[in-house]
Amino acid sequence: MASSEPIVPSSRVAANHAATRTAAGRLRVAVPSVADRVADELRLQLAEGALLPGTRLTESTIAEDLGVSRNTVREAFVELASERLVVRHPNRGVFVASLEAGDIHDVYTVRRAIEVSAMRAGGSPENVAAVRAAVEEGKRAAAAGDDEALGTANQHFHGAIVAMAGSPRLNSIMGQVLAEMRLFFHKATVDAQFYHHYLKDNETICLALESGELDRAADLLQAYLDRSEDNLSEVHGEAGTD
Amino acid sequence: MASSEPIVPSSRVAANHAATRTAAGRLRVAVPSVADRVADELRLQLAEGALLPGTRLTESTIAEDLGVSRNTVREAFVELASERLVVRHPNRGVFVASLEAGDIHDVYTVRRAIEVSAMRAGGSPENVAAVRAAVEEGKRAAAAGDDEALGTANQHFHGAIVAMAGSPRLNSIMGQVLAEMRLFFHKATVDAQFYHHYLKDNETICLALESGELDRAADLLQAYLDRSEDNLSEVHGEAGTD
DNA sequence: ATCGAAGGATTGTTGAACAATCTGTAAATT
DNA sequence: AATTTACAGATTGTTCAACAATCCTTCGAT
Repeated sequence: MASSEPIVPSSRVAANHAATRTAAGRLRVAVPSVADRVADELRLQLAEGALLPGTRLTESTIAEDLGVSRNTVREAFVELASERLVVRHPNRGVFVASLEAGDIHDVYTVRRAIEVSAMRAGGSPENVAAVRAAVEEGKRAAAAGDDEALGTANQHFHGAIVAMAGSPRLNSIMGQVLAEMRLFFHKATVDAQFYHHYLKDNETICLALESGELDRAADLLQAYLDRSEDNLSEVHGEAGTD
Repeated sequence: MASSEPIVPSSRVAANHAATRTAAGRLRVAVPSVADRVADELRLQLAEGALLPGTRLTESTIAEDLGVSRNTVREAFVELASERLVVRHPNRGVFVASLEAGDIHDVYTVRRAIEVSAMRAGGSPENVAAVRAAVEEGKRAAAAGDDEALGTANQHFHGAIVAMAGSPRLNSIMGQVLAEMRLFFHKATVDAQFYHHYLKDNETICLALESGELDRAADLLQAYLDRSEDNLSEVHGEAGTD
């Protein structure tokens, strides 16, 4: 189930390469710890759908698979739990998180707050260009019939919107929220129609943004998110087979 | 510096008493793990100002002080780092986080997004009553000349605003942000005037909320946060003695 | 069928060990 | 004198092994 490589590579996922500054002022690139690489590897497998919601993650198994100690796996679990990607049940183990109906609403509440706020504040020309780029990326993916890429492009679109605020904390929150949603998509196997439906909306919102009509763009975005939540809630009703 | 009690009590801070459900459906109250209690204890000391920003937290020292093993302290550190209350410098140690000028702006960006959004959506009568209660709590504290309580009341006020959204995730984000700000206040020793100045604003905002003028209340809140950020940035300029 | 008592498995936590890395100091060099 | 180098001490990063506590399952008794 997990990779059989003895040691986890350190560059597959965009890691938090925190650059520190030593006492003398020399710049020092922080090498990711083993625990971080384990967390990265698990995050990757979660994003790819290799580990589906509800799956149990046994410490010893993962430790062996990745060739690290149990304690190290444990540290990674604490981190992933704080990102809500896994849930820790005391004395029972950790499980891949699974979004319930209430969670979907909650996630969208966060997205509405963050995305709409970022949109209302607008961003630099470069930021706006990044939003446009994500829209075009989506069009290309749709033309090529690549549904996987279409979903990715959509996430880029919303990520670019939040990035306009230029806030590391908002970016990180948004990243976590999108990671949570990815988890859900793999469980529910949302069909491609889901994304195609929103291609035009993205274009419209982007146009409003580019013409400086921030309030209108924000309202459109809000409506978009409301509709998106409704759609996903329906999907959830069908998917909840447990 | 740290408590000399051999074991950390488990009830001093509002812990995440995650209630699990066993296979048979029986409800099970999760007893906080030692690592969680260590994290709670450190959170408490950080909130109380017993550990000032920049302070180094040595693993072995804390392990001895609290009578737990280094590995357990380590787990607590991972958690606190994910909340940005401490910063981990690889191979150098963990330090109590310290808000720089950019961080203050960033924190307020998050607050604007979350609080204003919650205010625009409004809340149930109970939620509004909680906001009112926080306002009155602040008045009482001011009348009693208790500056500490005044600051707490102010945080309750903003916490209650976010709570209107009824979103666990937003509440948790807001909790973290407020914890970060508490850290800053202890370093900068903001004077009492800072809070007194905002007593009237809280009242005004609360009135607008109670009369159902959500958009106006949201605008007032936004202006409030802008001003608050400016004030704090000034304070930061004076406080940054390093 | 319900209940309770083993048994096995997994987690929670500890303690010790060791390599890697950092910090500060003292010696050596220019 | 200033800079570099070398070294020793301390702390972190990680592993390993052990054991108690807890959970889940199975088996047996009622």
